[in-house]
Amino acid sequence: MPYAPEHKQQSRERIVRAAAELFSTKGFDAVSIDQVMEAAGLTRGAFYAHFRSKQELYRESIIAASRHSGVANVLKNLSDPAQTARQVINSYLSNEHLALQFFPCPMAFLSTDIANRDKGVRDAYTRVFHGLNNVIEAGLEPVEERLSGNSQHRQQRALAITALMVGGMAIARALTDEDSKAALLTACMDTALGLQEGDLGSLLTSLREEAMDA
Amino acid sequence: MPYAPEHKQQSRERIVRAAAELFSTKGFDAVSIDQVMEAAGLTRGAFYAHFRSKQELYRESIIAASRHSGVANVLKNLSDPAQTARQVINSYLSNEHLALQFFPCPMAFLSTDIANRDKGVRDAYTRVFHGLNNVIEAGLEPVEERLSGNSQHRQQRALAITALMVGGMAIARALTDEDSKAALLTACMDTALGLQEGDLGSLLTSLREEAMDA
DNA sequence: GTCTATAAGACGATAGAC
DNA sequence: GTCTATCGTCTTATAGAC
Repeated sequence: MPYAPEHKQQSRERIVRAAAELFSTKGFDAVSIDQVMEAAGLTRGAFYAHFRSKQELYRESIIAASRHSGVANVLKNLSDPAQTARQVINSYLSNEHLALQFFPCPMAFLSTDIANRDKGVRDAYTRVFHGLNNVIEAGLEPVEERLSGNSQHRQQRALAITALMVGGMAIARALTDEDSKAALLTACMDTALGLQEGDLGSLLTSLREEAMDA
Repeated sequence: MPYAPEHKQQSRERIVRAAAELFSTKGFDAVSIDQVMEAAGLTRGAFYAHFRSKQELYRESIIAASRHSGVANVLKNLSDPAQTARQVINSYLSNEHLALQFFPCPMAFLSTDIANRDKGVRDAYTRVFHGLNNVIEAGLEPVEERLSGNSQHRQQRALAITALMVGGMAIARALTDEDSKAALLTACMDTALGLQEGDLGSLLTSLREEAMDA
């Protein structure tokens, strides 16, 4: 028996890691099994001892990419939820993330790539989405209960922030105009941080009414 | 001379229209030249009498798709800029757009598909982006000059709204959970409309200060 | 200008040696 | 478990008839 029992799993992990890196930046179609296996230090033939199809690998890669991403790294440095959310927003919409060659967030880099694939792939994407959104929702600053503190508003704020992060980064990556990229990322970051702090439409309306009463 | 002089251009327009429709929903790689030409009522061989490459067609298709999209239709019904912007936000983040088989907005449906392509394609995408963003910016409700009326804030509001629309729709299309899709679209719509009305973080802060002074 | 035919290559997946 | 070799298919792009 020339192979140690854990050898196969090590190979598998190298394949998934290489795939996560390649798929995250290039997308599904632009990466061949050849390229993945070469990056993992193996040859094409060995692929099918680990996965039944390319899509099966893609599915696992999306989860793996999210675990290797900058968001995951922020979570490792334990701090209070609000501080964590601010850090996630800041690093997500940064120029560093925009230029990232290794393990950018698959949410922003693959969103439209996923829409037309099989349910397994889209389920994986959905899981990553909820993971990111939960971090944001847990880190919302509380606002005065009487104004907007109900849970529906919290959910809405979190979803809007997540969409701002993913949308801002996804668009910025496609633009050719450097000034527009920078302005877009800044605008999304400021707005997302404002929502995290609790600057809501309803809050504003309430304050307006207060001001008018006064 | 068996072909009328405008015959070639008519064929070309049919090709671009078919390509815009197919590319918008399926992306670049999933659509072959065969499919485009068949949809245009021609055969593969004729393609190269009109375009030098598939990417050249893609470039034109992005522009064409934006002209055929729902946003373009809203603009045709002339109304005041603010009302137009509200209509664009509402229809963009609707379930109808999510399910659209014909001419959805390429901004949301192709964003990650474009990031790794040649400059010509990305330039076309950048143009469409500015087109959409300009409609939003022109339709921002004015807010009191002393609070937040400077042009930088207007620009930021518009960019955030555009990112919310594109990001919300791009993510929603990839999700498998119907409830999450609906909640996401609603949250993005409400937040985008709030920004359009002028609910800004700085506005809030200013009002807070006013309230404290009073 | 459009057609059919085909070149030239890449890809996903399988078979069989070691 | 991993290798080399190969099958079958699909693709972009070109050549030449009409």
